[in-house]
Amino acid sequence: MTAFPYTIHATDGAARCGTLSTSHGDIQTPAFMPVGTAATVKALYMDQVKATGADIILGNTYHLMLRPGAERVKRLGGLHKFSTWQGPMLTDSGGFQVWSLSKLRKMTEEGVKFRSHIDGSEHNLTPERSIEIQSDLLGADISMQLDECTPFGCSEEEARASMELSLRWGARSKQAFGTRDTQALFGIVQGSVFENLRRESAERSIETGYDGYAIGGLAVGEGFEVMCEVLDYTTPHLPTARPRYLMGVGKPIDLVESVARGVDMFDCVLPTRSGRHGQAWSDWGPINIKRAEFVDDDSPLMPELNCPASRDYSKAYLNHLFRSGEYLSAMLLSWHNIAYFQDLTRRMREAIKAGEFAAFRKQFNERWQEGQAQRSGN
RNA sequence: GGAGGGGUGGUCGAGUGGUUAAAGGCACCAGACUGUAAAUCUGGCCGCGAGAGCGUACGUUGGUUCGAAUCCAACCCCCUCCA
Repeated sequence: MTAFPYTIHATDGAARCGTLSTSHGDIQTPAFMPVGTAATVKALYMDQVKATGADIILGNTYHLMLRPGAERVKRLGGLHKFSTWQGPMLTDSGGFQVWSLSKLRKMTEEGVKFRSHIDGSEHNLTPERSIEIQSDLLGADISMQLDECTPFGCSEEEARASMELSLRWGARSKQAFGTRDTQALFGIVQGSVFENLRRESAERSIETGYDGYAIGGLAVGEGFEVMCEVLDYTTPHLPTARPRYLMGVGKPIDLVESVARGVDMFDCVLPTRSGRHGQAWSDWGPINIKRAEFVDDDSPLMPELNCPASRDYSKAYLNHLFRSGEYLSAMLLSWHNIAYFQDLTRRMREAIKAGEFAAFRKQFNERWQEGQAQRSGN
């Protein structure tokens, strides 16, 4: 008996619409999870995040273990209370930092030794410690197995070795996690861009048995087409009854095309990071709000969106804020972006329920390409 | 009236004979960002040209020199102090 029931309400092709029930609330899928690395979705209040329609957010083992420290978060009542986010919370295991901080870490069979990017101090992260931090100390609803995010461009041999390590770390993570009533553990499928490896990783992860299955090691440089191909031959090997989570993805088009291939959950820093960097997302792609064309543009980003940032502020004002280096620029653009991503998943859920996902996907692709053509024409 | 300092590309500001179409910052024009070492990074930024290159440029005019933003003279303007 798994901790979290996953009910699928409708399917349309490979696309699925469902509800994952946790003790902190339900998650409607397809779901986009805003990233709250350091116990904050950067530049947003938790109330705002909630109001955009986000059901669940992320936290990060690596960052929180360094600061303020996992034991301290535990003493302060756990990550939910600490951050005031009362909905479901998923934590990443630190596996992504194995990749992104590759210069600051040393890998062994036992685990990863990191040098803190903050003060250079040394920290050990093993599968067991990662689970202890995520599940026991932070109190995540969904914990991720420790894995290695395999770098893109490696040989099949290297990809296999990396995958095998992740599988062993997964089994140890599962062992450490045990069985829990109100918390879940997700495994992570690796295998880079090799079909046989992806399948084997999926099959062996299923043998270990998880509450959900993530696809890792994508959007690390392989490109959109290759990512779609990998999904084409990976999701069919994942259990239909459990949620599939594509880690770290992505742009709106990536979300739509991944849902079309059977993915249920996403997380990405893009809406908040690019929001801080002056970019607003839409069906037509990114809008660089700092562009000169907006200095006199009195229209809002998306009046149809039920989000003040998208609806009540003119592009001219957002342009002014960004150019002036005002904090509010990052806040409003992040707010809009999160709201837009939530609205996108909502539209996908409704399209799947209505059996109209194919039409939605077609229209979305047309808009996206239209936007691309327009930008390259500039 | 006297003494001193200064005028450099949109702007602030280096540069005091050639390697200077002229550092750097800002502004401006664009681009990137995908399980967050990122409120960050990259490119462009006198004109024409795809380019080699050509033209123009350091207050103005003239001079010295093979060569001047840099040296000299006169003029114009600005600032500080003293009367």
